[in-house]
Amino acid sequence: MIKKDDDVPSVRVFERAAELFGLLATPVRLRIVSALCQGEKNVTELRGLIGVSQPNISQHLTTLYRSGAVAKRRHGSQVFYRIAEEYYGLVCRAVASQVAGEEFNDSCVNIVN
Amino acid sequence: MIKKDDDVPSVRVFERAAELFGLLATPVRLRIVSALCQGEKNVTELRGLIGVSQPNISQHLTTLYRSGAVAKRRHGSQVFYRIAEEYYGLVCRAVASQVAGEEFNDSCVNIVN
DNA sequence: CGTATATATTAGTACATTCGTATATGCGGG
DNA sequence: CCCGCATATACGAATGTACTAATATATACG
Repeated sequence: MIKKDDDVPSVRVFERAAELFGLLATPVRLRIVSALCQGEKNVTELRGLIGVSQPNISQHLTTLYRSGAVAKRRHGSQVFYRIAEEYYGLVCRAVASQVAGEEFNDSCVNIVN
Repeated sequence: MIKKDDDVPSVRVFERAAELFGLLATPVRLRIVSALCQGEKNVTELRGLIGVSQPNISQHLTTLYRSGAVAKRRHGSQVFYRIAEEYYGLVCRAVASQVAGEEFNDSCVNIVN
């Protein structure tokens, strides 16, 4: 079995990791992840917390869902989202304590524990 | 002193954090950071390790430098880069252990310790 | 000074991303 | 069955990003 250049494991790994970082590279998605770390929320609740248009938040939620970061659950006409991969919280937290100091930690403090 | 909406601290914090993630959201910059975590390197060395064009790597290095992720030092005609903010390594590592398993850890193992 | 090597910058282009507007779907209540 | 609310999707415009090719700067060395 011969490997093409792109088959070298580390190449794929860096690509995948870069994708993950890209997911968190927009303030809106970061806020969504941060909010969901404090518990499951439906779209309307998230909208209220973050303050963006309904289509916009749905688009970002779809992005997060497709990449496996969040999971969803339907209850009646509402859809509840939750964090699916815990390490999103860990990563948030890692940046939090260094970059932003107290403020961000306050927002994310229940991400990890 | 009245705050505009954009002055709310958490807004800035999320924006700044998103910028940081954006920095790591491309495979080339991730590889640069990962390589530099193993020690200072000049541009040509990095080029050899990563395998991209010279202008391209210079551009990415400039991006990382402007945002404070790396520092540089001139020695003769060569320029040596090094990690300036340790938490880039921490963040790499956080993603590493979850996303990629062993392989990526091998590449990044000396980032943190 | 002139030339070679190392690195940076510029400009152009292809491509991706984000957001808004408009429209569609899914579900519950009357 | 129709209406209203919650959510999703389609599409287009504006903007951003990463790359290449060409050129510029800086330093070492003869």
